[in-house]
Amino acid sequence: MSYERNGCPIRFGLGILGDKWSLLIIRDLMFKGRRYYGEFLSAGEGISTNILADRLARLEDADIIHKTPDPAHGKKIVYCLTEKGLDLMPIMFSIMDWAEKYDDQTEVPREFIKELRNQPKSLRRKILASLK
Amino acid sequence: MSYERNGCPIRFGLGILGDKWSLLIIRDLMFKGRRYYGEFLSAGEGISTNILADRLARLEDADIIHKTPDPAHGKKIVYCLTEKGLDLMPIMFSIMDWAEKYDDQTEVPREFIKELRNQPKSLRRKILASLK
DNA sequence: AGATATCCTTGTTTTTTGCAAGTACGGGAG
DNA sequence: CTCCCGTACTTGCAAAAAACAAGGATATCT
Repeated sequence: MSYERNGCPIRFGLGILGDKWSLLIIRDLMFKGRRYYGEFLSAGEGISTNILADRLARLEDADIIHKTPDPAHGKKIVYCLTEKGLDLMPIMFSIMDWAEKYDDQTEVPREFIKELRNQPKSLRRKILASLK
Repeated sequence: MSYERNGCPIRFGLGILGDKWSLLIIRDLMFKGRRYYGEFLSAGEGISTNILADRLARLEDADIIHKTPDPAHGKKIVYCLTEKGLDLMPIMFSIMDWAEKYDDQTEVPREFIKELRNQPKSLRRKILASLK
């Protein structure tokens, strides 16, 4: 599905947010410190290699992520979130907030949720710092 | 895809948030005042009848929406968001906030975005009131 | 020089989605 | 009372997407 612009903000976000594999990739980049193709592949979610390659390409096309060759490994590629991608953080925070309320088996640390709710800007700065 | 619980909040939300048709149905219920099967069908998004029926069933199974027969029309069914579904509002607000920044063709009124950013609780109350 | 790692691509199968037609039933019109 | 329309779907089939398994190109390591 291509990005169809008809002015609706929810529909605008669908190409990324309405796709489970894209959400998981963004999660891994944003919160799990995963940056390489192999790390996404072995994240335990069961994604197929052709789908992973496809989603990475789409996210790059949408300027959500950016890829660069790893200087230390000529064959490796490092993926990172762009500013547009990092600006998805409030959405991810909201999802975590909602899930903490409705998932009785959630494993997010209480301190994380507390900070997420009370000081989201501070939490955001910490996460941004850890991604540098 | 069934709801697989492994403690991750993003993954927990995937069955709903990682599905474009579910997001659009929630949007229509939450912000567009659409409550009937026929209204979702003719929202202009191109959904097929079997997919709409399937997604409504899934959202009901997940306790996101609730359906009741329309007292005024014996054959009509009214769909509405449950408390769990209404609690998705901050997520939808975040998506709109993000889209307003990155969609140069967004049609969300400026006043809506302003209130969304400055007084989300007030906006939430207004929307809840309009859904009663 | 050969083996391994890395990031994919390719071909095929399976699953999901979209399309078109049809169904069951309640209510309204005549 | 009967017929027709509206409503919410279901069904069968075709098309598209996803999943599976194997393989390829290339850089790095031993």
